[in-house]
Amino acid sequence: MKTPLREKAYQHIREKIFLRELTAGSRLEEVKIAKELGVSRAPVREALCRLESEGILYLVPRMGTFVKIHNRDEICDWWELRAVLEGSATEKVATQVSESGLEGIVAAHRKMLQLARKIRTKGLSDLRSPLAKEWERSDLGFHMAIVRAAGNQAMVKMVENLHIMDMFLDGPTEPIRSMVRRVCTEHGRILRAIRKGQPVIARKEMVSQLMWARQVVLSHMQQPRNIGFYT
Amino acid sequence: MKTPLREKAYQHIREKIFLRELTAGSRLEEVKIAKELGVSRAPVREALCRLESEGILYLVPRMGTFVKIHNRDEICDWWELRAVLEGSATEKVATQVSESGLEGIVAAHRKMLQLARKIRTKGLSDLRSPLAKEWERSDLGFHMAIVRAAGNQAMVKMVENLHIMDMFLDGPTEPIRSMVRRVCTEHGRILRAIRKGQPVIARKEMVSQLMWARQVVLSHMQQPRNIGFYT
DNA sequence: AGAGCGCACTTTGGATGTAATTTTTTTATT
DNA sequence: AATAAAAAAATTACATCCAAAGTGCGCTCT
Repeated sequence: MKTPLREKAYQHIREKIFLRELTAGSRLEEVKIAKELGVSRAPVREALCRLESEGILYLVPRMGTFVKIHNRDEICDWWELRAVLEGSATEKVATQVSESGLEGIVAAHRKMLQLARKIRTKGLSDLRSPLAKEWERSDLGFHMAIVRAAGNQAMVKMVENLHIMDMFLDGPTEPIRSMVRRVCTEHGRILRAIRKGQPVIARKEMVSQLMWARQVVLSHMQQPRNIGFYT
Repeated sequence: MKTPLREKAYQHIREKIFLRELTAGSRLEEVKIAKELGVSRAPVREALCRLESEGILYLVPRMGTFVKIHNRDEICDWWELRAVLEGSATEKVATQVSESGLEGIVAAHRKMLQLARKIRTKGLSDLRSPLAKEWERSDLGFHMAIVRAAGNQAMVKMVENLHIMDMFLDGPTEPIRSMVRRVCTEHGRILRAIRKGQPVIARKEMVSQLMWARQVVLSHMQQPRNIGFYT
């Protein structure tokens, strides 16, 4: 293996958060993580620094590092940002539809529809089943395809980060049938507007979809246990 | 001193880049920085990790860390992002003008005008004189005031980062008299539109100002020495 | 018995040491 | 003299070690 240990530690911690082994507010002990990986504390500390600057962890100087607790307001802000960024990307794509870009969007859309069909026939037993996760991924995939097509690398990164933050949240993304249905039709509308070259409509559709999603997420959120400090 | 050493190291390196002691492509040696600060290498490394994840440095394993080289495209993307984010913030502020928010904007605007007057009388001898730096800061201050007034913390952070990236670039921000003048009038227009509650106009003014600034910056940029690897 | 003080333990922050890899210098050969 | 190989020097990545701050437990004193 040539990858640096700090990278492994970084991935390891992220994975633990993603798998809910570490949840919002949990304390991370350097030694424990180091032992889990069979390494020393040095690379772990470097990973922690990175994760802090990414806003995933929260570091209290002589007290420890914790998984950051995100309150309603922050999550609200993120969704608004998504609306601003993805809305703008959608508008841009609709004004200057490049062949290759459109291809990616269409492919992502098709993939999503396939998955939706599968869900419709098989049903969706568990909210955190692999199928649900796959659905989440393909939904985000469609959005990313649009942002990528807009051709702004920096924006791609930003939106990716926003998506990741969402995925870390305690799964409020209930992919109930009706939601799958609605997302499909709305994505269809967005795609159509892009194809027809209707920037204003395309943006509006994208923004309204995200605003709706925000509502769903926020309403499914347990009330914020406000622990004061490290939020 | 209660602030952690890694924090000092972080600030130290940032300052060195800002002051052009370290320019794009420079290599950073842990030991050297550690000695400069009279500390050991550990906190320096942690600072380097953070700076890498912020996109300011570039880290090649086993080879060293370098100040990231940004090409035309990236800088183009950043300015576009600023236009998207700050444009949207401006529109939002213009639709829902809060008293306290407006106050901050007006204050920032006044401060900028004062500085402009000073520059007009005193002249601007050097492009990287303290006065020029102050001007740059106050210009960005106006923009930040608007973004803050929009009330999205996450957006504030993002835009701050974008501003910082600009400040790190090799000073193309020639604050010539005519530019100062133009910025003042355009900021005035933006402020007026916000006051009058004209969201669409406010956004348009903001976007056009940023697009103009982008042109200026890009035209004053030396052609990209493409060093291949670590860009 | 309850509150206050103090000591031991845990954990982080920082320093130093070691191994491995890259770069540079030196030397030998064509 | 130029090039290539090899050894030496430098630098990173990681491990270990020490110090200091914080936590908790128990003891004492009121």
